[in-house]
Amino acid sequence: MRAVVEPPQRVPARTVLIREGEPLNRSTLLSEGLMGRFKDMRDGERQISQLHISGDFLDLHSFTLKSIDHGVVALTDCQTSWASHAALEELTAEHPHLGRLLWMTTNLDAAMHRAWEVSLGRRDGLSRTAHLLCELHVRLGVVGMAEEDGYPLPLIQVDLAECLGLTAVHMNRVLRELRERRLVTFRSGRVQIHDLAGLRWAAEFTPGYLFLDKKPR
Amino acid sequence: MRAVVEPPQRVPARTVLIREGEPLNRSTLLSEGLMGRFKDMRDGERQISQLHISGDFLDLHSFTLKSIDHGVVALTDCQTSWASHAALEELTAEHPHLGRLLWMTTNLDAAMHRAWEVSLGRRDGLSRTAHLLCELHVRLGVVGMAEEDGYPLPLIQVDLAECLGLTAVHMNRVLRELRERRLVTFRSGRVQIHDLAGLRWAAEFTPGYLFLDKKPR
DNA sequence: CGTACTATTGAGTCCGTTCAAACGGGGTGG
DNA sequence: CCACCCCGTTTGAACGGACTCAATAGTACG
Repeated sequence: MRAVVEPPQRVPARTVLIREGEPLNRSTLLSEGLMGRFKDMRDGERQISQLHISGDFLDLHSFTLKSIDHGVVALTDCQTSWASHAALEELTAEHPHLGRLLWMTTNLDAAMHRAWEVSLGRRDGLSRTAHLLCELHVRLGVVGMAEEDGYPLPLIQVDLAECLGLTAVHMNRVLRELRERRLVTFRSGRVQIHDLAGLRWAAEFTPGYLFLDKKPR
Repeated sequence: MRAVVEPPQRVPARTVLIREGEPLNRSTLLSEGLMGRFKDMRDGERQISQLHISGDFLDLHSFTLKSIDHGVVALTDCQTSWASHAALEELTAEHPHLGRLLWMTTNLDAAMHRAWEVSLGRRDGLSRTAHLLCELHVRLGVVGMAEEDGYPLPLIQVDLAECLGLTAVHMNRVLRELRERRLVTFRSGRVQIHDLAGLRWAAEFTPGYLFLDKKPR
């Protein structure tokens, strides 16, 4: 893999890295920071459909689709490297197993999308927020960026609201309730988990959809 | 492809074909009927995260993930055939281009998931319903199962509600309003489009995410 | 020390839910 | 052939979660 990846580049927070509809002949690997895939609505509202953390391929699906149906924005200062589709094509031709591994990571993306759909469709604000915080706890844990009782999360409440299909105002009230119920506190860029079992119960969270046993690390 | 696919089988309506967590060593192709991927909640509510139509691979992602994080249910009488993962592995090894094509179809699934997330997160019931009906219009059109002004859709209102994160009661009211606004009528298993442009406007629908120019048909 | 975000809180409104009941059509058994 | 029943649809009324609008605190930074 290393052979096909170009040197890393810095991306300042709040930069839109990729715009909707843009044709792409390369895929980008996120090595540091948080990014989000989003779509903006007519009325100015934004829905983030996925959060990416260190180690994620941002737009590997463009390897087969050659363009992208949504924007990608850096939510914090980030570091990225890219690999051209041509290089990936060579690489996967030579190492079919690696190709399936990359394919798998895009399938993991889809699994997370499905979990978010369930949240957005059937959970209320509290449970939905709890679910996202549980997911990030596990995902960041896999890459050594979370402890048992919490993790850094340098986002603002608006970012979370845009992930969760809520308004910023309501996001604030939900976070207050999670705090008051002594489940979890999100404050100054950190998630502090008070009661992991309780949080997971409230979220109806089961990590099966993250396929942890198969995560290539 | 034909060489690796086993003979078709009938699946009666309302059968759960695959249960959550089930290990899989084969993938299923849907040749007739409508199926849905779903997750059931503690309280008995169900969220359908994707609808599948004729020609879709139901669980191609299990080729790389080897199990499945959600159930699959037949919403109508269906016909399916399956291909073992071993056979697919051989096939894609021999024809790398075909492998990328299959990879692409899973990426299309993810793109549809993202579009649904946007709907569930940021559109109200009316617009969300309109969006689903637009999506199906296009997708069924690609396989020759829709006309300009409508298409058969043998679902009940509860099914739509489960796709859209609504209750059956509210689904009914939304459908009434779509009818009264002379946008679209869903009745006795058929979607009749009165005003396609108006419907798409209400849904804020753009078919870009379906990558029609790349659809392998 | 101002300026611009970000977070927080209150009051009123609305979309969607819950609970409940009635309606309609198609199948089935007497 | 009709009575009945089941399933799906439709409608009403009351409730509640989330939104809108608006104002006030913090907080970071130049």
